Amino acid sequence: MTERRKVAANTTLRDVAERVGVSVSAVSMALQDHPRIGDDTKRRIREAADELGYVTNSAARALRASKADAIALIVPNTSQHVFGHAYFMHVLTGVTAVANRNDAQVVISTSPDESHGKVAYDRVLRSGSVDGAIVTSAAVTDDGIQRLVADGLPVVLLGRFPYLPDAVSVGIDDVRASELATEHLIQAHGRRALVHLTGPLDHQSAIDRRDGFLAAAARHGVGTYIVEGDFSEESGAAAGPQIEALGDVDGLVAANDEMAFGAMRHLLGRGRRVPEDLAVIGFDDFGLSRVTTPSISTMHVPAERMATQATDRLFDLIGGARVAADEAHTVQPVELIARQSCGCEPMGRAQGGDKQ
Amino acid sequence: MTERRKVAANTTLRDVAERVGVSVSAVSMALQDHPRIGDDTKRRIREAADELGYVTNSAARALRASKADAIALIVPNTSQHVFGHAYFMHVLTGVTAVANRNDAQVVISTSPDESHGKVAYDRVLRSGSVDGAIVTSAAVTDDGIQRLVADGLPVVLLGRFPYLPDAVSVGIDDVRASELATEHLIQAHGRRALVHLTGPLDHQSAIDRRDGFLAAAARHGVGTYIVEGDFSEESGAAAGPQIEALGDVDGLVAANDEMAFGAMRHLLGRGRRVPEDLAVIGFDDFGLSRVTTPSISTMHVPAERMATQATDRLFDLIGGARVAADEAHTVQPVELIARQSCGCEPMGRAQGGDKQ
DNA sequence: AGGCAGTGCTGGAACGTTAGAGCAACCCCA
DNA sequence: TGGGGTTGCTCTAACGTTCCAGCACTGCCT
Repeated sequence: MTERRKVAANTTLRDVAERVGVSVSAVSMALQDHPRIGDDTKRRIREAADELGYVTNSAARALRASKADAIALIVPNTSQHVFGHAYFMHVLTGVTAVANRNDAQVVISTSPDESHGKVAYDRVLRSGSVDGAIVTSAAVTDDGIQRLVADGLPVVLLGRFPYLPDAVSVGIDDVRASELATEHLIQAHGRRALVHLTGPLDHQSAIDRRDGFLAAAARHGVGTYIVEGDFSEESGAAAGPQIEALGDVDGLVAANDEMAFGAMRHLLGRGRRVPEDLAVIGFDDFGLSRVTTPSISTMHVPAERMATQATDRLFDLIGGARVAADEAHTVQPVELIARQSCGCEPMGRAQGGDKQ
Repeated sequence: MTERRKVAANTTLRDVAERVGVSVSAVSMALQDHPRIGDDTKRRIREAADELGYVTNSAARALRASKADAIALIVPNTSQHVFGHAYFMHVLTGVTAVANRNDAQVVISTSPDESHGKVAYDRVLRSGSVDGAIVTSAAVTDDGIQRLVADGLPVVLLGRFPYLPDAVSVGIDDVRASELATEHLIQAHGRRALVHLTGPLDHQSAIDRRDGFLAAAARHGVGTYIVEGDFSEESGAAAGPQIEALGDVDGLVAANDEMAFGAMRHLLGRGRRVPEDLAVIGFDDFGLSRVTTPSISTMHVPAERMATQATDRLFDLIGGARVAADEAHTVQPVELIARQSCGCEPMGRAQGGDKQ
């Protein structure tokens, strides 16, 4: 009568069993729809469970079945940097969608600091609180992941990790994508002197995008300059004066949209015209590039689809699937989104009607 | 010798105990730095644990201690809608920061669909896989939360929930903030005929922002129009023609930045000048409003700080703190960010130098 | 009549951890 | 010399679940 006064001690299998008058095992089996339990008993058990508001204690289940029904989304970098990036939102959307479909929880695992970071995801995975992990934005030099993979834990990487050939990964071909962006400025817009604004060069994607730029420029015999940035809008703005100093450049290939925006905003403020004086193309298409004026042409990175596929593969791994060596790495296609900053789309009033 | 061949069966307390030659309990106590274990034994145990790569099995610990060392971040709406919003990123940043500080994991809990949603967070909380929850963006009509709160489970709400007076919540004063925005257009810019673009009116914040707009307008005797939107950029664009038809309006107060942007982009495309013909002010300041041209004046909502405080309060609750009735609700201050769309900041080139 | 295959349940052990009770051994002071 | 306190461990019983082995009972075939 005076039940659930404060923090209603959770109802367990035993409570249900007593109510129905069967054993605990019978209740457990009934709730799993085991064939060896009679239909009538099952019905009575399910009714009682509903009435008492029974919910399986996930810790006990995890302990017994050594299955947590949860996956981790691991972000080794500091949360400031990555969450600030719209990339993460797309990834999270993809991961949760697939996790939901598999009735699994998603645990977000960030490392407070770089040094403690190594041990952070190590602990999560080995503590048995998750069945596997998606690892995103890992620093190039991280060896902890290698160990996890070598120990046979289900791990899928998001991005390209040439130094981890055995790990399952889902990424894009950054080199080829950067070539396409560069060639677009050269071939579609006739630009002959290009500057590339790089990301931090300890990130594989930054390296690859630079290499793609250089390869395409070399192939077509156009002039090249390199300015180093760090993927932030500020670093793009900071690169502005350096680009101004390069009198003859007529095209900018930025390693992401934020830097493109930072540089563009600076140069527009100094009276340079985009795209007339300087054609600009960015990279990522995570939202920013669509809403600026001029809108920024870019290489669309299908982050959500990458996350979806990575998570699908993770559940395959958890399910016990073995991956052939030549199937370890999946590459998603990228797409050139031509907007105003390269000159493909006219400036001015007519942009109201475009659809997604 | 042939250890850890495949999925190295995780090392347990027992493995460490056998290695050192003590009992399992001794190892458990040593790792918790219990005073009744000798210093030398502790040292030997810790060394062995390190060597064997021992990590506490969190399921077993959770089962035994009925403490999961994890909190849930619950997003009842469909993931599409909410993750698409930069709001969530700020919230996640705040929540993970505090969770890290408390050595707790963060579980993201989204409901695949609206109907199934109710049971979703109910299950998460009652299954014992988390110690408490932050609930964000809950629909106004949700009664499941009421039950959780009534059952004494640690729950903190993000936003204002006037129909849940007992629940602990952290929010802003949307009415007052909307009044401030509206008064800014009236007093600082002399606007006399205002249109308000609302959010979905089953959300408390949308209701409050509309009410604040109406109150301020009435107080200053300016004309008002209401156009209903749903917080999306598309609904802002769709409201564009309706606003055009309202010939005499000279100010737009949008319930968020995305709608302000949608409407503004449409109207700019039709030859209307912002801010000259129409002063625009938005709401949120989650990123978009800073990067558009013209940049959008807005009410800054300190989402990350709200999340930080909510999570702090959650851990207080988990720690057993009782909350006095008059301390249940915390209100964070909002701030007017005056940019170009209302006329405060000049248009054109000079915006390169602004800092965060 | 005996065996034998189902059917429908019960009993009990195990998962890895924690914590309270218990117990030797020691030291100190009366 | 013996009682009382401290130190440093061990033993054991949980926590709630799952699952295998067992067991009684029915029905059927030979």
